[in-house]
Amino acid sequence: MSHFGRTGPPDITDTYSLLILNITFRTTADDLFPYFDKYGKVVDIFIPRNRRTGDSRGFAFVRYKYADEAQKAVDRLDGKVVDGREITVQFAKYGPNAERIDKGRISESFSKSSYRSRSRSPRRRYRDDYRDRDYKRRSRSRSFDRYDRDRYRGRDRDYRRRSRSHSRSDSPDYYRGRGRGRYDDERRGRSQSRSRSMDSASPAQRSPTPRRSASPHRSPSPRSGSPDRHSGDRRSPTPHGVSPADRPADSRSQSP
DNA sequence: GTTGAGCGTT
Repeated sequence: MSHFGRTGPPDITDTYSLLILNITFRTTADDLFPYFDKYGKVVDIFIPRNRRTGDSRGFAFVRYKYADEAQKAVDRLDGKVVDGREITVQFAKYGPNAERIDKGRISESFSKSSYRSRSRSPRRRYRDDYRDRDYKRRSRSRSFDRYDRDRYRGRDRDYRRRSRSHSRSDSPDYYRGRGRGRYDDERRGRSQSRSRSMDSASPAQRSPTPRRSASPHRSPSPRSGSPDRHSGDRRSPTPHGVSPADRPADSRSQSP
């Protein structure tokens, strides 16, 4: 059974869900199966992962058919070292639909009747949130920090370069309005007012006002040394290119 | 290649 959770929720009726925390990011359902299967009838194992990257989020759900077996698994596997990490096994407090469940027991009654029992507790679902609290207290500039290391992490520098040569298809704006699921909904909702100021400031720095300078901080200045010579020769960095003709974009205001 | 509080998909 290697397709746990891939075919969707099988039969969640009268099953007992266990929440497995602290598992490694590479632990799969197959890895957990032998551990939990030893203590009872495992109906299904599901490991939520990031839809964009497909990475494990660090926890899993194991559904047992009987409560006593689930309880035993909690007692026996809680604190067990799996894949080199101590896992935490406990009964799930919420159901697949985020409804509150009792002792990890899932039944149709709970899925329909007690559904509205919750929705009052906006729990966090993403690591962005837990990190957010850390970055929140130190500075409010986390608005962009979060994007840098959470959404793009180290790849942001890539999309920046590529977006120039390729097209807007690689720009973050494209993703935000295209292939974004409900995950980004919540984060986008609260940054709505803030994102506006960011959107108008970010592109304003790179696109308009090109007359400022080509690269003020880079300043090739090849005269000091001669590292660019071999590459500069073929590029013919002749000063004649500095003429106004080089900047047609300045036609709107080249001499204020 | 990294990370580490928490509650889930066809």
